[in-house]
Amino acid sequence: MATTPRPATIKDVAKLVGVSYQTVSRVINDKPDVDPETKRRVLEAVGVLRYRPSRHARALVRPDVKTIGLIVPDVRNPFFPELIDGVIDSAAERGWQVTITTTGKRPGREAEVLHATLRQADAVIGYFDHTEDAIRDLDTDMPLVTVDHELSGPFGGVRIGVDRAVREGVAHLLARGHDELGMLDGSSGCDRHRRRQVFTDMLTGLGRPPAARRIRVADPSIEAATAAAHDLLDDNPELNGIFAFNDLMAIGALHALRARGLDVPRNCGVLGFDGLALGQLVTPTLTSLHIDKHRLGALAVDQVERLFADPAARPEPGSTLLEPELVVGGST
Amino acid sequence: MATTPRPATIKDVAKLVGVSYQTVSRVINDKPDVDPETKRRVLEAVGVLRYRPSRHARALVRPDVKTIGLIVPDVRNPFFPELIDGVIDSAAERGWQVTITTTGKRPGREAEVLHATLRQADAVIGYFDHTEDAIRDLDTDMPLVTVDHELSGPFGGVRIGVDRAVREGVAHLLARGHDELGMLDGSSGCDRHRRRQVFTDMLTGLGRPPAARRIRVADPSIEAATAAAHDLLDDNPELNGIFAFNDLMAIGALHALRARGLDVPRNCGVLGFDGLALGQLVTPTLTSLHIDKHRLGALAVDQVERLFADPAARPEPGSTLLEPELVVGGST
DNA sequence: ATGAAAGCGCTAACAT
DNA sequence: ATGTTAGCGCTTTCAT
Repeated sequence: MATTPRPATIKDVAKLVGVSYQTVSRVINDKPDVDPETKRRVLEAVGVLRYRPSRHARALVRPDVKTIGLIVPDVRNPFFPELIDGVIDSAAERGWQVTITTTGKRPGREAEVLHATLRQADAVIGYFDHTEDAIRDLDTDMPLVTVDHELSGPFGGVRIGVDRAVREGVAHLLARGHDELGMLDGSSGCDRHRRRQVFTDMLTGLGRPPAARRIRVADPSIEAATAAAHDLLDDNPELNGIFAFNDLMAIGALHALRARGLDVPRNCGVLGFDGLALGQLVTPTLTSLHIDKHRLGALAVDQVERLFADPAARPEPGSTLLEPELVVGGST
Repeated sequence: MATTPRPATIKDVAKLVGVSYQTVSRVINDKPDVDPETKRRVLEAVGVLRYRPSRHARALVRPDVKTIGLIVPDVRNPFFPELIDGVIDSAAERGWQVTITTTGKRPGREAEVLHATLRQADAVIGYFDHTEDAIRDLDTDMPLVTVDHELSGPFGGVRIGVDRAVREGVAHLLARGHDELGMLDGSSGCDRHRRRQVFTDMLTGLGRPPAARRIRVADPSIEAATAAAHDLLDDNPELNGIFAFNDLMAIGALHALRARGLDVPRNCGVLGFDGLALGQLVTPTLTSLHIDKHRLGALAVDQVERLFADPAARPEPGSTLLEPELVVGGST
């Protein structure tokens, strides 16, 4: 009796026990009115055959567990675990499950990943950092909720407030006496260059527009930012404050400053963005514009719920905006 | 014409277009032999009705995308994103998807979570840190692969080598002159107290068994470990080396030592376990027994594949053992 | 307490 | 190029 490659079905179990397969159905669903002895024999057969009910066949005839597909660039980027945690928690409250897909190793294939995920999930929550035409041009009717993304289409989305936050952060730097400011901007990320725009506008409004050489663009990682910070300081030795696109880049700045023997915040203040837990572990601790990432994930799930209730529903633009909060650490 | 709450089916589309529903099937599956004009009209109706093919009905009649359920305590613990990344990458290579569930907020319910996940996935990879009877006593026939777990049952599992690693780490501490050793042990985690056991045995073998007061048990988090490290140092001021259950606890030790004005590694060396990326960001960088967590995830997926090939397959005990590697940082 | 029959939404032969 | 038929594995009436 060789092991059948095909998984056992409910009928296989029924045949083995010698009952009709509805009886088996009753047993595995714990319905009443089954002879205890019959039940025992069915359960035994289930074990022997390694029978597991097909969730697909089941879903066809009963209300199904909803599945949310979550797409992020890279789960190892410490920003995302917290977001993921928020999505999972919120989904779990509703009895939904979450499948995660990453695009990091496949940039330029975000649209492809999105479509594949859409096929396996009831709705998708996506954080895309390469605003590609492929995504921008997508059918607007998909059950898609974007996170922190400036899509032109009427997608449901949750956004992170940038303008007020950056102004508050820069004002804080200035108030602490960091008035010769440079910026480390990220080369990818959802709101690409928006943070830089506000930074520049604000300083310009104050009558001191930043020279182009005071802004460096780099991959938003610690390593790339460290190198970029060195460049920045090479070209602008007078700097006494750095605004970084995110906390990873801010940490890179910290590394570069330490390597140069400069004290933070005495010689140079550093301001990050994101408020990663990580920022509290480095020395000095990071001052940052803190995003409640768990909440961000929860808000996205809320949007999904609205989409389920009414597939045609589209949130008002900017209806779901999460404002970062300045958390002052030791780096300013 | 009110919006039907029930999602549109292939038949709804067919009716609207005035063709048989198999024609619709052809269109949405991009089969040949469809009149372009018919195709156009079908696609239009698909848009109007927001029709999305049921993945369950599809899965019933075609080879299905496999789903792996991954259970971890807490995605925010930096150990897990790397593990998750390994699982996702490995699964993606095979065209499988991964759903993630966390138990952290529901300790004591690991068995419950496991069963729920099992119902929604084709196989489960689980990291359980509360070796409960409920899990220990589980039906041994489940398609379950445990990670770093000492289950008595014949589950497929991947393990982390402890003995050789701890010996190597402690030998390193001693070689660096850290010969008055204490340990911060974790109160949870898969191989609970195994690391402590090897630590104690080794020192005992060297003729210097550690006094009980030189070992503190705490929740394996930075905060709890910081407090525990203070206790440890209060009671053992002569210590010049600390072996921590994991990197988070090692970082806690670093915090406590700094708060006490002690220099690491001059006054006291610190050895961690896990080799988190995080350990390279703290000052000094952490010496740690590095686990290739990405690989760990990949190995688990390999086991799942074996389970799919032969549901009765159970790996040889210890057949899948991943040996940590000592990575020397600045903390020793 | 158990069986028979219908049908969930879809794809895959097999017609025409 | 399109329609007909069968059947995937299961739950649910409805009988018996």
